[in-house]
Amino acid sequence: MDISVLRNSILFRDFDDTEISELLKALNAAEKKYKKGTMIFSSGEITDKLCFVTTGSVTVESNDMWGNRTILNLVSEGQFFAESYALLPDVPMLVDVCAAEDCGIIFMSMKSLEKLGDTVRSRLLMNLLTITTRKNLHLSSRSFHTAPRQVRGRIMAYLNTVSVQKHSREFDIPFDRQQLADYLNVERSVLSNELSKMQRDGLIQCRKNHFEII
Amino acid sequence: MDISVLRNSILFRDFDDTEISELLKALNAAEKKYKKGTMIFSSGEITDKLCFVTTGSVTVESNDMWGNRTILNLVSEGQFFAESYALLPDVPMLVDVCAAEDCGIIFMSMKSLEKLGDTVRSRLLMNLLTITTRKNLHLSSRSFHTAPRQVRGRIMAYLNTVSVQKHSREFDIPFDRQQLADYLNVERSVLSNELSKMQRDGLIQCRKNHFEII
DNA sequence: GAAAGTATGTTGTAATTACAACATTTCAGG
DNA sequence: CCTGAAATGTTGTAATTACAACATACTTTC
Repeated sequence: MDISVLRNSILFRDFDDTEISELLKALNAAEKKYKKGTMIFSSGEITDKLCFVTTGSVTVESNDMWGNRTILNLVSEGQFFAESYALLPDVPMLVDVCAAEDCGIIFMSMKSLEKLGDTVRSRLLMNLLTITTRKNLHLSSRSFHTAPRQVRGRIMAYLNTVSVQKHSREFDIPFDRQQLADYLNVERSVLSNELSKMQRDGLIQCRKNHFEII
Repeated sequence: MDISVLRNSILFRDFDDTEISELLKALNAAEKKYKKGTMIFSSGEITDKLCFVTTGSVTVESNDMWGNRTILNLVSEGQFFAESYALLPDVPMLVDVCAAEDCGIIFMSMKSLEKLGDTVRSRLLMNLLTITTRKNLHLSSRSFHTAPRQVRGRIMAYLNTVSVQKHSREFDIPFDRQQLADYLNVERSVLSNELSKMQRDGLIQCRKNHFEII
C-alpha cells in the first residue's frame, strides 16, 4: 500500500513511516477502488471501519423515500469519513456514502484499536479526536449554509465560507450544480436561476464551478 | 462542587469519586448559574472550556443578521457542549449558546489536559472521543429533520426520531413551538398551522409538548 | 382570581419555491 | 469534428412558505 498520502493525514500526525506501516497492518488496512456513482455505504449498515480517501472524493448524503438527496458533506482526497460509526460500532449508519468521482478508499478497523499498546493507542486517540472535532465544525457549518430561508441567502452564506477558507474572492468550489443544490437543500433549477440573477445584479461572477464574489 | 451529576456523565465514566475530584481541580472546574435567555457564548468568542450542564438546558444556535434563529442543538442536564471549540482552541465559535431555561454550567479547561498523567489523560481522551462522536450523530440527525422540503415532512422526520429514541408512540419533546420551529427551520405560525392540520388528518395528537403518533 | 405577560393557534396575502418541460452548452469518445 | 450524453440554464404554473396581524389559551405574579 502506498503510504505517501497517509503520511500527511491527521490520523498519522507525529508517526514515522515504520510506525505507520505497523499500524496499517494492526488495523487490517485495505484499499478498494470505486467508480463514480457507486454506493460505498448504505443507510442502516453497521461498520467499525475508519475510511480514508486516497484519490477522488465521496459524498455523505441522506436519500429519503421521495428521492430527495441531501448532501451532508463532501469528503476529498486526504480526508476521513465514517469515523463516528467506526468508533460507535453498535450504531447503524444514518447516511449513505457515494463515490462523487472515481476514488480509492482505505478501510481501517477500529475494533483493532484495543490490540495496540498504550502509548501508540493514546497518540492515535488524540489524532482521532482532532478528526472528529473538525468534522463537527464541518457539520455545523453546513447548518449555517442552509439556515437562511431564501436561496440567495444560502448561496451567499456558502460562498462566503469558501471565500474565507481560501483567502480569496475568487475560487473553485468542489460541487457541480446538482451537488450544490443538494448541499444547500434547494432545487437545482432554482439554484441555476438564482445564480443567473445574482450575476445580473452584479453580486458574483461564475462559470462552471469557478466563482468570484464582487 | 456537587459531583453527583458528573459521576454519571460520559466524561467521567470509569472514574471514581476521588479521581473525579482531583480531575476537577486539575481542570480548574468552576460552576456558574445563568437565567433563562442569558447568552453564555457568542459567535466569534474563543474558548478552551468544556461545558457541562448540571441543571436546566441550553440551546446551541446561529442567529443571522436578519434576526433568524436556527437551533442546532438543545443540550440538557447531564450533557456537554462546546467540546469541539475546547479541543481546537484557536477556532472561534461559529455559534451562540443561550440558556433555554435557568441553568447551571460547569466549565473545565481543556488547556489543562497536558498537565495530566499519561494514564488518566488517555482514559479521559477516550471518553472525550465518545462525547464528540455522539455529538456528530446528533448534528447529522438534525440534517435529516430539515432535509424534507415541506414542513409536514420535517415534523414527521423529527417526531419519528424522538419516538424511536423513547421507544414509544407517545412522548414529550424538549422544545416549545418557537424552538421547534427554529430547530426545523420553518416559521412558527406555519408550524402551528401544520400541526393542526396533521391532527385533523389523524396523523398525530398533541397538546403543548406532549405528542402521540397515530 | 384579575391583570399582565407569554405561548400558541388562525387566517389572508405577498413572496418564494417546487416541479416539469424544454433550450442550450459542455465534454468525452469515436 | 461529429455525435450523444451529461450538465447547466430558462421559463411558466402550481404549490408552499413567509410574514403580519390578530385571536385565543395558558401562566405567573401580585
